[in-house]
Amino acid sequence: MDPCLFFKCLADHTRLKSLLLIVKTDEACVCDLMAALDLDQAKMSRHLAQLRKCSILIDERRGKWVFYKLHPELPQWAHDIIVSAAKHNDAYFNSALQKLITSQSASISCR
Amino acid sequence: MDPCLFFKCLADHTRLKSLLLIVKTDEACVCDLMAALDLDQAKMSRHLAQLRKCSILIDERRGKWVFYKLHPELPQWAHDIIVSAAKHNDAYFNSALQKLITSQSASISCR
DNA sequence: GTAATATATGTGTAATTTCACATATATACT
DNA sequence: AGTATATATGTGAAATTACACATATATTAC
Repeated sequence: MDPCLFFKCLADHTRLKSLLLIVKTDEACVCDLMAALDLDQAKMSRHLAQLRKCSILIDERRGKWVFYKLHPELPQWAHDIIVSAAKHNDAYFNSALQKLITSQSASISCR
Repeated sequence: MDPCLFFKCLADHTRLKSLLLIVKTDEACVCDLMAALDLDQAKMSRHLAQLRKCSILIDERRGKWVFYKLHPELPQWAHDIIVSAAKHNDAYFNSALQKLITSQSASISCR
């Protein structure tokens, strides 16, 4: 994992927030992330694809839905950085996190 | 400190390596960094200016030279991320670090 | 098979970032 | 004051990245 490439992946609001949301909730499907971040489908998918190509996330299809979670072989240092960023930047993504949790539990968007 | 802005600063080879070098050596002057990273003066100065504007580094002039070090009020989480990146990516910047140490101690470039 | 839903990607354009070269500023030395 | 050294920045061009819209694919339901 090239560290510069890794940081490039975190250097965008959509990707960074997606990562922080996913690390907080373990996994999330595309439609719930779209709802939480208020993004159109193509934009959401494009950024998730980039994180997947860089081996930061893995995807797993379950029926119609695709769920993303942290790559199990993400280097520890990279994992720790994402966790630490999530832990200390609550205000940055808390409102999106609330929307995500609501969406996930209340079956608003996809389930 | 906006986390996305912070990661943007790390998302470039010149800036990332400069930060890793500075965190390893406490401080460095522009000319030693130029030598270590084999960069022209304008490019080096431009990237350091960006890190300064984002309050990741501070500069201190001593005579003809300007030394850069980590900003003393850098948030702890941000500081830890830089330290951790330095600790676990030796191969990424070790050759530059050797050049920097040589340059700093052997007075090759500026002193 | 057809329709509907969820997700991915091709492609041209717009926005952003980086670079190169020139020039400016600050300090030291004589 | 004049010159040399170290660093910073203005500016236009080149490269990269993000976006929007259209279209493609996968799965499910009928």
